[in-house]
Amino acid sequence: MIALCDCNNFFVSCERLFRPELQGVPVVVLSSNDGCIISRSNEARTMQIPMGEPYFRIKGLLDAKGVAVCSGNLSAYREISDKVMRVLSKYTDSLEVYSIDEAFLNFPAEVFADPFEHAAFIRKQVGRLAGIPVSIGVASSKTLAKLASERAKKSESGVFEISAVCLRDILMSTPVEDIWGIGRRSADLLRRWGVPTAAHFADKDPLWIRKKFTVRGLMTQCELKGQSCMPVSSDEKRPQSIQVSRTWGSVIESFDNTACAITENVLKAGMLLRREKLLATALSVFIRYGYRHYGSCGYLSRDVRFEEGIMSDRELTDAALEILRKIFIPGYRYTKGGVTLSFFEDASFRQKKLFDDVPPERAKYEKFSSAVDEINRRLGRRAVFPASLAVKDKPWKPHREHLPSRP
DNA sequence: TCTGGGGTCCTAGGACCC
DNA sequence: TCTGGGGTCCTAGGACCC
Repeated sequence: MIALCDCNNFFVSCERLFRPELQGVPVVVLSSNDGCIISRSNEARTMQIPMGEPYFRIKGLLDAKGVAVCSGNLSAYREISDKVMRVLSKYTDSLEVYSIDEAFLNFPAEVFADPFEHAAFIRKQVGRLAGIPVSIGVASSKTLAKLASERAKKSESGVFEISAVCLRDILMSTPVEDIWGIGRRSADLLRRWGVPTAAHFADKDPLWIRKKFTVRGLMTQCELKGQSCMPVSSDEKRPQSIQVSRTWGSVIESFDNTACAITENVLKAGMLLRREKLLATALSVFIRYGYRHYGSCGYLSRDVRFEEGIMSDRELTDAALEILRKIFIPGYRYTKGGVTLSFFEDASFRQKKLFDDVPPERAKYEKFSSAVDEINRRLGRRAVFPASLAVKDKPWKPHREHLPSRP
């Protein structure tokens, strides 16, 4: 059996851990730049506050109804997430961390005679040791475990198991759009083709499914029938890409400010890259002008590839700013920018070139970046940073108006 | 004035090879 | 009326996930 453990209203639950006075009152958490709503407490849900709603549009209503508003603090939530995952790892032979607030757990039949009881026990332990309420769904495949966890959320016990006996009923009462892996696009098509429920989907000709929804659709179909096609894997896969981007706090028109904003993104990406012990052989930079949902908007971007992987802040920043100089058009009103690193190599098995034309400074830059990482790790991030960013006015800094006031 | 940020995987089609 | 067969690699775009 496979269990899916899902943290309830995760970001709100984290805020309540930091500020117990938020317990029992309606709470929402906002995305970066206080842009839109990304987590709601149950009380806020019942007030019909939609997920993803732009904050500026609903601010009046939130104020009127006395909803507590929090600017999101993702790094803090990540720490809580790590704690939850550490607790979960104690109760399974294989834990797959699927997202910041979800994990799949393997429940081998020979070890856990009663999966429901085991899940209920785990749920209690996470609450006790990490302070986060969770829901757990148990079934024979990941796709079914996802469905089970949705039912668990609505159940008294917080745990739900899909057994062979109740499988058919569950599929019949599940709309296609609620299936994990079926998004809005596919759901619309399926409904038009007379496939309104998970049961209909499971009964369709596999060749038809394959043709319309690729191998992924086929896997989903198998999983709905109870056959596991996506095993729980605790192997930590190395990332395919690392992206750091931000919508800026205000419009930027000068090249210098744009360069500063992009440099901040590069430094963050570089730190993540080195933490994964990787080298990047590709880097891309993009900047957006205008607003996405307001007036006209567009992106300027470009990639660069490197002969050999790089990882130092110096080399990454040089490459990014060189791109920026090429794509930047004066006179535009820029609102967002970011950087993506990709095509990674393993830093611990660096491929040497036949003719060694490595920049002589490279080793020095890399040692320097590692030292900066270490200092910032010990003293808190931003203990050391480039002097170019030591400016008073940072118009690119995202807004965060709803942080708790500190004593 | 205004709507986040970060990922993965799959396929089709083009370019190229013998 | 009529022009083979088999392969690789890369990219852009779509769809999906949290």
